[in-house]
Amino acid sequence: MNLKQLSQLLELSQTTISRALNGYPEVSEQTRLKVVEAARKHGYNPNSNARKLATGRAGSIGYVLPVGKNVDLDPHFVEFLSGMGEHALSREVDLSLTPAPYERETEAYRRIAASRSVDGVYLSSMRNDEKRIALVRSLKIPFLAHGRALAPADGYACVDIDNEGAFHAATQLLLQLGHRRLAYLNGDIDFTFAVHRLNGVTRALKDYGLPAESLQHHSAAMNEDNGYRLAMTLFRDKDPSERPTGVLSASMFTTLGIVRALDQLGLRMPDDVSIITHDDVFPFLKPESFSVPLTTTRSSIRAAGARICERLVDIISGVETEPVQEIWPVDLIVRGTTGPVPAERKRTRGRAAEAAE
Amino acid sequence: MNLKQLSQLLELSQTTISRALNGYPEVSEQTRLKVVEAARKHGYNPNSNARKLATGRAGSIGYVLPVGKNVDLDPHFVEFLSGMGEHALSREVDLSLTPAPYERETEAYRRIAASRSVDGVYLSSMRNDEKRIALVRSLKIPFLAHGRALAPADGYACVDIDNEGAFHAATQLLLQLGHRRLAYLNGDIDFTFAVHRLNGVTRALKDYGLPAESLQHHSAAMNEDNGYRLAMTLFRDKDPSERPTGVLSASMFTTLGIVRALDQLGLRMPDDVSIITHDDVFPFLKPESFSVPLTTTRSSIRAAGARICERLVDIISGVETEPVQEIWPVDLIVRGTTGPVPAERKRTRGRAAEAAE
DNA sequence: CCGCCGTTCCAAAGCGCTTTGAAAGAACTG
DNA sequence: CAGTTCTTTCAAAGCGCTTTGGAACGGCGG
Repeated sequence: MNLKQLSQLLELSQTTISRALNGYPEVSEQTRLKVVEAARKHGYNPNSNARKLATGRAGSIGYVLPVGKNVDLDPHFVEFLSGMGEHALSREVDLSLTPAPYERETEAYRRIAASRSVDGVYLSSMRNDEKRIALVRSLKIPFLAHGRALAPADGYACVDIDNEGAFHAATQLLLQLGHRRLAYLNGDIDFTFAVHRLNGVTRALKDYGLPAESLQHHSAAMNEDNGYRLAMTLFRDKDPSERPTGVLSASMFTTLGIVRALDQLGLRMPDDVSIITHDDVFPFLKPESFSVPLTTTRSSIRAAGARICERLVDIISGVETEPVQEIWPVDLIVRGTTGPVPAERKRTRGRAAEAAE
Repeated sequence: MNLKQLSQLLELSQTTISRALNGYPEVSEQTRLKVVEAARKHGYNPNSNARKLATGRAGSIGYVLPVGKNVDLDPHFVEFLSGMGEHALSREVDLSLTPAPYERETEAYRRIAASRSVDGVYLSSMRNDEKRIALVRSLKIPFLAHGRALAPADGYACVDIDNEGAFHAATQLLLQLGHRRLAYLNGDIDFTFAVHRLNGVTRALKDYGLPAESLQHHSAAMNEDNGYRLAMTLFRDKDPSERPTGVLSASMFTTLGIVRALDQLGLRMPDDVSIITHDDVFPFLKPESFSVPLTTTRSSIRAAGARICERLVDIISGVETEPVQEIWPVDLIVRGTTGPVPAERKRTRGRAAEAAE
């Protein structure tokens, strides 16, 4: 059933039908009702490709999906997608994923731009050497970034969380609790979020007048394996006086590994080690679901997905004109993995310090 | 730059250009080269909407994404997507996600069909009361199912893993190791995979002449929470002679919770309890990444994604005509969480049995 | 009764591509 | 050299919708 057939059926012109269905005012309410009714009854749906061609609008937002043999999509992506989906539903847009290996990303964006298959794209996993912003801008694709580039904000639209503030607050809490030897198991430092977070940590240290060496920083993909491996190098066969007492972790998966290592080494939280983890809110693995409930910095990635969809639709439709940089605050939620620095060590160091004086 | 402009530039007809670029034989190799070269140089890409309208093909495969406030997308979906993406890339198709709440799923498929926005769809998370197969068939949308319906295979194409065989083998192993009191923490039994798996377990019990009561079966969403909660009800405050010695778990997240519960109760694997878990192969959480490496039934969901994309493209293009039901075998991989049934209990029961005789 | 205006509808011209059917030219064949 | 075939190119007709620029109609004031 297409427009022509329906128009013949109703003995009206295609124009009128089209207008009636799309809510234009030049149609009497009476005929509109008749048309809508008939369309529903005969199951008429405009052919989306024809409509796209005629209007120039695609009715969908795009994402270049990184693929490759060794590319692991972040599991949080599924949550992000849920969030986008929820909002996309209410605005009647689809999500279009264009797979592309990292090396051929540029090509993918060019194709998207030339073929006009989507109305706008969102960018995520921003890197330090981010080239996509300039690219999509030059291609004139409306876009919205999830996260920020490192370079000073030259007026692109984005939604990001306050990674620096979050890790500053987390570090500050550890310092307030008396911890002085800290470790940070960061994500891949090629990504800006990892840089921002590290900045937050170092700034807090500086606030306390502590030297950079008081932090052991490791950067790696955020999975269980790396958490375990790095925690092992930090704690195994280490004298209590040299191992960290406070650990910051970039993701729950990393922490899963850290906890396994600590268990294995017989170290307890928070008695021997305090841990603060960033939590993107992942319903399959919650911070409460640990032997000791995790103290976390928390920000829902699902909510970010919904918001990004909302704003991107606004950007596309021209409702949002100024490129605003929206930075969300992050909650610091204290649960069981944070506590005062181990007493004996404090005393030991106290004595040593006194003796030195 | 569109076709018309390019044709004027080259002083060739639009027909020739179109044919040259699409590899039709009616164009001399010489002009083809010239055309391809010029297209590349001027960055010409056919407008995808116009092409879709003209050909009737969308160049993308669709999926109705379940959304809703309380709908948690399976985290494995991201792996599945990676797999699809990898293959989609090589076939130059996009993935189109149409979000829809469960109650309005039917409507979403109707819209997809009427608007011809995708060439085919894949269905996943098959339910016992599956209506989608009949629906998409009546809508004449080419489709491929990931998983099977319960009803006898009435000739639809699918890719599934041998869930029954996998859990039969897993159960058999536990039985061979002497376990007689088993528990199965299953996924939501509304889904067919959960039914198939349960069938595998009960069949193995029957093979051994054991009564149905020897299995404690629980069905719930496969997350950490439920794993912990259910394991607690199974093991806490239970006499060793009545609690299960062998546990089957439907997912790694569930097992995460089981392990936490066992740890907390001071029960050891495999000395007190043997566990076999199904592993979809999730790079962020591996079976080796547990305090005791998990014995698992394993099947890569990423590989399934790639295969489904491959076959769906074949189905759409008419290469695959017969609706084949492709069932993949599942590996049973023994690691550290399986061992013989605890000796004392065996003896106890042995004595009791002897006494009874 | 005529001219004017607002309402309601329509014919036709795109949107940018693919594809059909035909024509022009080149290359054989007898 | 005419007749036939093959190769290469093209003009034009869609694909199914939106949208522009009128046209037809009825109600109104003069």
